[in-house]
Amino acid sequence: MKMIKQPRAAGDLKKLLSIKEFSELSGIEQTTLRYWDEIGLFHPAMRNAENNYRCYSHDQIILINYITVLSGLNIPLKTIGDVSEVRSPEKIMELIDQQEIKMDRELVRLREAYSVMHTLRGLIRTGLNADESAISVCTMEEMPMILGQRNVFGEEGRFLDAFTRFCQQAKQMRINLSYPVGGQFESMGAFLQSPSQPQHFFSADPMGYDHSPAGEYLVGYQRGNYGDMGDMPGRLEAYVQEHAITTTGPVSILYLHDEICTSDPSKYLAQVRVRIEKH
Amino acid sequence: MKMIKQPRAAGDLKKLLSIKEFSELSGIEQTTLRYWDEIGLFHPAMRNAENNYRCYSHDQIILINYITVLSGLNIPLKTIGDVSEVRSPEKIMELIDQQEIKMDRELVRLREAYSVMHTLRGLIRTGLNADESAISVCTMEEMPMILGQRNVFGEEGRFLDAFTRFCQQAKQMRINLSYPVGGQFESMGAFLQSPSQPQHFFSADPMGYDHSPAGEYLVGYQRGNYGDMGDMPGRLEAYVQEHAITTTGPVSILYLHDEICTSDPSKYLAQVRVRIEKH
DNA sequence: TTGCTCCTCACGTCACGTGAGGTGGC
DNA sequence: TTGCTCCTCACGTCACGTGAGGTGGC
Repeated sequence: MKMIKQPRAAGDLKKLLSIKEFSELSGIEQTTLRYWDEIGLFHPAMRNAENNYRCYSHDQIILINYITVLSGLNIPLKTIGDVSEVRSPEKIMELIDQQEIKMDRELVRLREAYSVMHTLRGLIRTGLNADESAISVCTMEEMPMILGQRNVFGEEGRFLDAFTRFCQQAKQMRINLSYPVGGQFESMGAFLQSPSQPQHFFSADPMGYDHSPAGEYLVGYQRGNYGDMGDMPGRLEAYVQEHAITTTGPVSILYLHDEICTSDPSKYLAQVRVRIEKH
Repeated sequence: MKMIKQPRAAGDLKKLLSIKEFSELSGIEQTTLRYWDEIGLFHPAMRNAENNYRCYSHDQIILINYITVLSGLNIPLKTIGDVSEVRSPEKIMELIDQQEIKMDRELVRLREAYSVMHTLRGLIRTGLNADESAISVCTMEEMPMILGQRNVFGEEGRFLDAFTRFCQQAKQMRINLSYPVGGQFESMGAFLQSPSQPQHFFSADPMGYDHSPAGEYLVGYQRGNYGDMGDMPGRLEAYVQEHAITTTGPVSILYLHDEICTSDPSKYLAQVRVRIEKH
């Protein structure tokens, strides 16, 4: 082991390196170097005959670079090893082109995750800041969404029944249900009449091709499970009469806090909104 | 097993679902449902007492949604399970905020990989299209790069020696060596005098703060290992004299094909460029 | 004896995927 | 008997990380 113990001039390149030294030179962990040796991807230049220690040469850093560049593109070590002996500019171009497809998929997935994250955070925060007891008039921004098909409620008229159908539609139409969902009633009248039977469900997808337009809205909040509007219809009706407000267009119910936020459905928090005409 | 064999009305929500049915409803693979059961993340509503089959209820789709949304943000199943019973809007906000940091890191890594990939592909393609035998005058675009410190060549003046030092510098200065590298000579004279001893090495990082400016260049190509310029100095000098060209500024040597492309160093392909004054 | 560097072997990680071998009712 | 659905158990995947137990020279 004199090879290791002797102090060495900086330019003394003919000497071999211990695994520790080579690890420091290359920036690759010792365990990783041993693993690459084991799977046959990258062997040390030689083994010390006495103690079986791994010995690396300086110029092996070149092959390390080949490996780290390609594995930095998330190409599997198996492929890197297979290509290693027969590599050519054409082959590497081909490999890169294949890899780009996988990277594109990764990027799309990551962007989707970001989008879900931001939407989720925005709605949860809105819910935390909401004054639940009050109904008020607010200026709202446009809310993008994807509307599902018109619901058909059977005799029992169960909410979960229609909702399940919406989920299945969504799967077929590739609607992303990771965004919070809501229900839409075609008018105030429809909402007051059967407040647990929206004409449509929707997903609050920020890239949705449907939307609720920007403008002046009557807004209220209601706690309770999906389809359970509690005393919201009464509160809404009273407010409208008291303030002589005329509502127009659909009533939208968006769940700001849902099963993502709490395991107790009675704590779900819905935002109810309907446009008003200037008064 | 009448539960499975009986045909069922669409709205028959009180019945339980087999693992196959629930898998189709939820879009989660059967093996995944079994795995989630095993690790205690998500159990079926009950087991059939006779045959121990898993039975799921329709409303379990709600909990599935909680799990898939969070795992879609790459949150580990362990965390999702731990948080599940105590979740609240505040807790989920916290979780999302933590996760964003990890996603940011992922995104940075992915962008880096894209950048390396595009640079690599561009240079390899340039190499494939190059006319190796000819020296010519071309209009070149600006080439961004990161220059290393000035090289000191010892008595032996070995190329690999200086290059190793550059790699170590790079590690300290967080220069990304996944991009192809090259050498720069301070002038044509310096190149002709010692064509294997560049004053600087550089990394062809497209975000580099140094650059070789756009303009008219004398360009040639040379095969051979790092530091081996073959007859390039002679060819270059001859061309300059024959065409009465005046060169100016540094000579840059960029390896278009290197160890990434081939295991045979004698096949490395370098592009040599030096600016010319209008003639 | 202590400290340091190296070795091999085995097991853990994470979220499943893939058989193998068996059951139960038509 | 065949086909279908379900079960459990065990092992494989991928690229390492983490000990455990031992060596060899100062």
